[in-house]
Amino acid sequence: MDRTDLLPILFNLFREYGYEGVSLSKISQATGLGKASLYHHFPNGKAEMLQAALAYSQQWFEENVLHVLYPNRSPLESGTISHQTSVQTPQGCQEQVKLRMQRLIVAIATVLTEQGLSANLAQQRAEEALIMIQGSLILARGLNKPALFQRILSNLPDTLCKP
Amino acid sequence: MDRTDLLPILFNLFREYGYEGVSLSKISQATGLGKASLYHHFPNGKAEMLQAALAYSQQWFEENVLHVLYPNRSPLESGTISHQTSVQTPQGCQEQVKLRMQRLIVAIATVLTEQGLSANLAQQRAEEALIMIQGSLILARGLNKPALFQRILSNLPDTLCKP
DNA sequence: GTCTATATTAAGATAGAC
DNA sequence: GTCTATCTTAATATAGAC
Repeated sequence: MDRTDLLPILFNLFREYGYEGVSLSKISQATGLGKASLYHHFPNGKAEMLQAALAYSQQWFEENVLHVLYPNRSPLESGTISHQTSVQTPQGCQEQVKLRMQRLIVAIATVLTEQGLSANLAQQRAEEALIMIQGSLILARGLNKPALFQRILSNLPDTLCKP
Repeated sequence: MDRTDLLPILFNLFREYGYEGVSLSKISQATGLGKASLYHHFPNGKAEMLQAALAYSQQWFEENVLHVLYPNRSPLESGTISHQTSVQTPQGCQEQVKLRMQRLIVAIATVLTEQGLSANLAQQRAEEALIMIQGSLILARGLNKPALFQRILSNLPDTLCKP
C-alpha cells in the first residue's frame, strides 16, 4: 500500500470528525493498516497525517478549482505549498484556510472583472459567492436538505453577474 | 459556585474547541474546579456538560433571538426543551441544530410576510438570511476580517425586503 | 511494508476525606 | 461543594520480529 492511497482516506476522516475526533484506531480501521504501519508512512504520527491530508486537499483544490478558473493563464506558481510549517497541529490550518479563501476570491473576482464588472464590485461579489457557498453548505447539512445547496449553486452565476 | 455559573464557560469551551477537543483538564482549568467537583455538578460527566451547555445556549437563543422576532406573540411553548434525549453525545446535537434553524427560518419568514412578501418568497429569503449569516461568519473568521460579518449583517434588512 | 507486543501518557471517571 | 488520591480505559507512540 502506497502513501498516496492513504491521503483521501485521511482527508475524509479529518473532515468528518475533526482532528481530535479522529483516533489512530479509527484510522487503522478505515485504512486496514495497523497502527505501527501508519507510523511507517508518517513517522511524526497524527500531526503529520493531518499535514499530509491538508497538502492533498490543497493539491486537489489547485487542480480542480483554481486551475478551472485560470484555465491556461497563471502558472499557479504560488500553488506549491510554500506556507507549510514543519509538523502541523490543528491551529496550523488557519493560515492555509485563509490563503485558500483569498486565492479563490481573487480568482472569482478576476473572472467577474472580465465579465465587465468593476474591480470593487467584482471583489464584493466574489466574497458573496464564498459566503453563499459556505452558508448553504451549513444549512444543507443542518437541515438535511442537500437540494438547498444545489439550488444556491445553480443560481450563483446569475446572482454574481447580474446588475 | 453554582451550576449556573459553569454553563457559559462550558458553552464557550465546546464552541471553541469542539466536544472531543475539550478535556476535563481544560474544563477544570477554565472553571477553577477540580475534576471531582465537576462530577458533583454533572454526575454523567462530559456528555452531560455538553447537554447542559446546549440547553443553556438554547435558552439564550429563545430569549435573545426568537423572543425579539416574536415580541408578544407566540408564547414559545415549543421553546421548552422537548426534544432532549437522556444524555447527549455530539451526534445528538444534530437534531437540536436542525430544530433551531427551522424555527429561526419560520420566525424570519413570518416577519417578512408581514412586510408584504409572498409566502414563498419570504421562506426563500429567510433561508437566504441564514445562509448569509452563517457564510459570513465563516469568511470573517477564516480571513480574520470581523468587519465582513458586520457589513453583511448591516445590509441584511435591505437585502431581505427589497424587490 | 506490515505485523505483534509493549511502553507511555492522558483522558474520563470514582472513592472517600474534609 | 470541593478536595486529594486513585482507578480504568483509551490514546499516542515505539521496539523489534517477519
